[in-house]
Amino acid sequence: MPELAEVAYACSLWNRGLSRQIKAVHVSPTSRVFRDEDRKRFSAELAGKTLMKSETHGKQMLFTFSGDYWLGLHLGMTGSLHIKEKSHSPQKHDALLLFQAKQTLVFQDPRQFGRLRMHKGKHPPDWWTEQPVSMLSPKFTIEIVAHALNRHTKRPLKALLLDQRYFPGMGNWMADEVLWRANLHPNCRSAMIGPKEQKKLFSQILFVVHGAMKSVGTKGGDPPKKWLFHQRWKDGGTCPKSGVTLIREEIGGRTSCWSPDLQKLGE
DNA sequence: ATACCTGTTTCCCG
DNA sequence: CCGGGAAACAGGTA
Repeated sequence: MPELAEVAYACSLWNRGLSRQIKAVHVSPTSRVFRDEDRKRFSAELAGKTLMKSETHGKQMLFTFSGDYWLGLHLGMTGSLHIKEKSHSPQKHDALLLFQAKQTLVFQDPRQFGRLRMHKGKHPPDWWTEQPVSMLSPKFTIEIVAHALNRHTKRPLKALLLDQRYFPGMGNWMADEVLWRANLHPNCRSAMIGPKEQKKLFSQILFVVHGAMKSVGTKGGDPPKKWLFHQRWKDGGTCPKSGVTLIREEIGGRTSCWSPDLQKLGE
């Protein structure tokens, strides 16, 4: 269930393994999550190291190990992290198992859209340090939103919000939640947006991102009750504000959900 | 059996 | 070279 806040929560699940040594490593011989990496590196280089630190940036995770080793992890669509007993035996979709003295850190991913990377060096890898400004950072300003809008005037807002170069960590449900709160139609183009809507879009991004972190990000589970989140998956879901039946349709390549009376497409 | 899916990458088009 | 959109990736679930 991987968007910004869910990724943060998933990452924290491995924190029980912090300051503990990796006794042994199991690597799936077939899972696609290793992509172009040499999967032998993961077992050869992580065995014997200690997990020192975990952090997230958008949907990306970085785990720091002793000896200047770094593990990058992306959950893709169906990836998840778990803690299992120390004698956990590899299951069908287990991509990476890190065995510790008292427990096993598990990364599983049935659809294998996730991704693992290894890095060795004194400093974090480029693919980590060169990420766009986090939406949780004070440096994430309305100028970033304005820049994205100005640069992609013909893209539906929904597709733009999902662009990780500007909004790292934004996923399908968060984008719908933001647009619903900003009263903007997902198929609206940025060319049609004035400064007032821009401001609204920016402030609702902050609201949703921080609200999601406070709920989902720290406790897991679902966002607050009145959020669109709880209505957007089912046919016949209703708008939490107005009560009308929500519309679901593919926009920007993804199923989108919006309230037809609150989010109008201006002519 | 069919359709659908909280994501990214690649390919193709204008 | 670009911006934008569709397809591909793969398997579980309803």
